Amino acid sequence: MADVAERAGVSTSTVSRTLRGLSTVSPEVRARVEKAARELNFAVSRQAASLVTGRTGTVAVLVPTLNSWFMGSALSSLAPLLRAAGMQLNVYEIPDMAERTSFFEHLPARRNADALLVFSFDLTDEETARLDDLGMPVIYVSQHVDGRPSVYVDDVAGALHGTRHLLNLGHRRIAFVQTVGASGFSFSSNERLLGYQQALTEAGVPLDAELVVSTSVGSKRAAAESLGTLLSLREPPTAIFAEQDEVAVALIWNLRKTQIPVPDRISVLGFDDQPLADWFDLSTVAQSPSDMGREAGELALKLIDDSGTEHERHVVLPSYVIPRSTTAPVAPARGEEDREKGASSP
Amino acid sequence: MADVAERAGVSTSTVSRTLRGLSTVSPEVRARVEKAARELNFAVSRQAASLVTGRTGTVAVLVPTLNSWFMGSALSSLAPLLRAAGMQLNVYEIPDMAERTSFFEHLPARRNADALLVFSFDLTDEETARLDDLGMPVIYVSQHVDGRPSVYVDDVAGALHGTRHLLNLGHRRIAFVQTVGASGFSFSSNERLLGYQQALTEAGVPLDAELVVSTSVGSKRAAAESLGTLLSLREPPTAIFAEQDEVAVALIWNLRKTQIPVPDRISVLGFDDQPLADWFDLSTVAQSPSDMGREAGELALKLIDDSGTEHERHVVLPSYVIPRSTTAPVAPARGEEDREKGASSP
DNA sequence: CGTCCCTGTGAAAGCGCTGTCACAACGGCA
DNA sequence: TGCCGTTGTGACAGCGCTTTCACAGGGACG
Repeated sequence: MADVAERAGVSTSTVSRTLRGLSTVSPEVRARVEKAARELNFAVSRQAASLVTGRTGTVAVLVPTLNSWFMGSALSSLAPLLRAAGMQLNVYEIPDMAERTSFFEHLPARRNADALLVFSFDLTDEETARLDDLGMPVIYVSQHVDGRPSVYVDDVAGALHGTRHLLNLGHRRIAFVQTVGASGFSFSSNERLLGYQQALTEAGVPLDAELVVSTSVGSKRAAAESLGTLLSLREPPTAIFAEQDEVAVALIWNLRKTQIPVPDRISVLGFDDQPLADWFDLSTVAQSPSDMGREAGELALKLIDDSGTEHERHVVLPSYVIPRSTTAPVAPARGEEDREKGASSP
Repeated sequence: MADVAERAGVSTSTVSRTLRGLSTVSPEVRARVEKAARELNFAVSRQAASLVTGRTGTVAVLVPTLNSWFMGSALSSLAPLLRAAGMQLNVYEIPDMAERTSFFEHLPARRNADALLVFSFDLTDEETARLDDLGMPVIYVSQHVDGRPSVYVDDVAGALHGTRHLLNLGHRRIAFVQTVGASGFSFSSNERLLGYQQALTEAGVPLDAELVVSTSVGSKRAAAESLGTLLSLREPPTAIFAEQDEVAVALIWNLRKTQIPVPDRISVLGFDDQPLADWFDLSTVAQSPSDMGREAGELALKLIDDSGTEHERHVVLPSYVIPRSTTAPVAPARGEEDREKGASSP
């Protein structure tokens, strides 16, 4: 910066003022400084600037993975927004428990960012507490924490509506396939199960624990097992609500292989509306991670700007049922046909 | 840091030494300092540290998008590697040309990172030149630039092998479907076309410009148009090599809709081996972006460590043909049957 | 015509660290 | 016993900026 000052024949104070766009610089001097800066290829060192201002010009995000449709979409809308605000984006990917412990022990984000966005983690109370005295705004994304700024989709309502859709099609035996082991996402998982149960209860359909099974994501084999469990019940389901599109597609894949027609025999409903759903023409409950990323980014910028006032804002995003070709009105089950026959011939 | 020093009853110098793990600190003092630091929840400010050391402890990556299988995989292997090395990851997502120009004008990464990884861009000479005098190591990933460190998959060889696979199955009319408009990736695009052409040439099959068509990615409709062009040629292809799995799947989707059996009537080969390929049991040429991310990260760390020596390393990663169910030996075309018939009945 | 205020600029302090240098303490060796 | 090398620690300068404060130079106003 001293070089620029010399070249422009001014003091470093003036260079600093010019480069930050302060108005107290005369047009001619401004022009000279800008010219000099351009010629010298000069860029302000954020390190040095933040040392004195106390602001780092950086937003940190804590994510369980970068390799998913969900995180990709969210970050893809978050990043340009931050860039437009002159902020840098710092990514901490914490895939496993070991790294996670280490992260919360050292909190490397402390003092190295102006705000932290925590995506999709199931934080312990202790972890939340540690984030609290981090000395910077923390925003919880895709999860809600009481008393802290949060941005999330209403998973309960989403699952409620999805289940209602199936109920409205006449289904009564509706299975719910949970996903386990997707580290960082079990928050949504519980909420979705809750919505499913609420819908059944409000419709007067008794909950049947047998109809709720777990599977691990990304495995056709695991899906086959879950499917087998459901298909070998005394009273198998006529519809399956999968907590994630990927699982729904795996179920459909296995059903087709078994020649069980979807949706004629069994309806399948997913949750997420990721691209895969479109490829398989899957009925699903849509959420928009890119909206979430944008909302989270805007909230972060807001909190950074007026860190004085107490923001305790919760942004709740909607979800929508997208009916496609994998859900259909319930077909009379074989069992029922039998019973009818039996009843009409005494 | 002054607080920690006071609490531990030592000077800030000693605290600094302790926290950086230098050996010249006695065990007892070390313990005292670490305890104090823990109690005060202290984390060193990278800003201040980098101001004096000149190293930022940050690696910047320039990516065209964050919302793709490719970038997700690559960053997912890059991020933990950097974290393990105590480095932060700074992401610049440059989706469009406007942002790109702005990025290269201001080069915000200058002095704010120790190395820059440039993913999948088709840089102009001027842009490359600007990166050159950035004052930090620049590594080109998923592209190769002469004289600069690069990490990339051998797309030419991949396409060559893929095309050979089709040739070996007896296909002679092999179409190539290019992808346009995927900003930041046309580098691979050209290389893949080249490999396709090489394979045909080496097999003595004449190149036919009609068999090379373009489509835009992510659109079933666009794929349908390309397909239509190929199916309405005087001599339509018996195999289609798509530059990307996503396009290949879109082609298959349209072919199935049209009741043209794959691979019985037309073989389809993709490139990438992304998860979608597995879902559709698509034959494809596999590449590993996660390997690429890892290699790029390791190279970056190496270059940061010994910035003195001139590294001009190129890391070339392999690709493999993965035959699945969408490629099969060529079936006698209707045209040939006719001709045979015609030839045998003069 | 003198005073006051406003505008634009420079000098200098200091942000939180690191790294050099000096120095105290101690043990080994002559 | 005196000297020297070794080890551990503290004082302090300075990294590249921002920001306060002081101040010069003009107009406006009484």
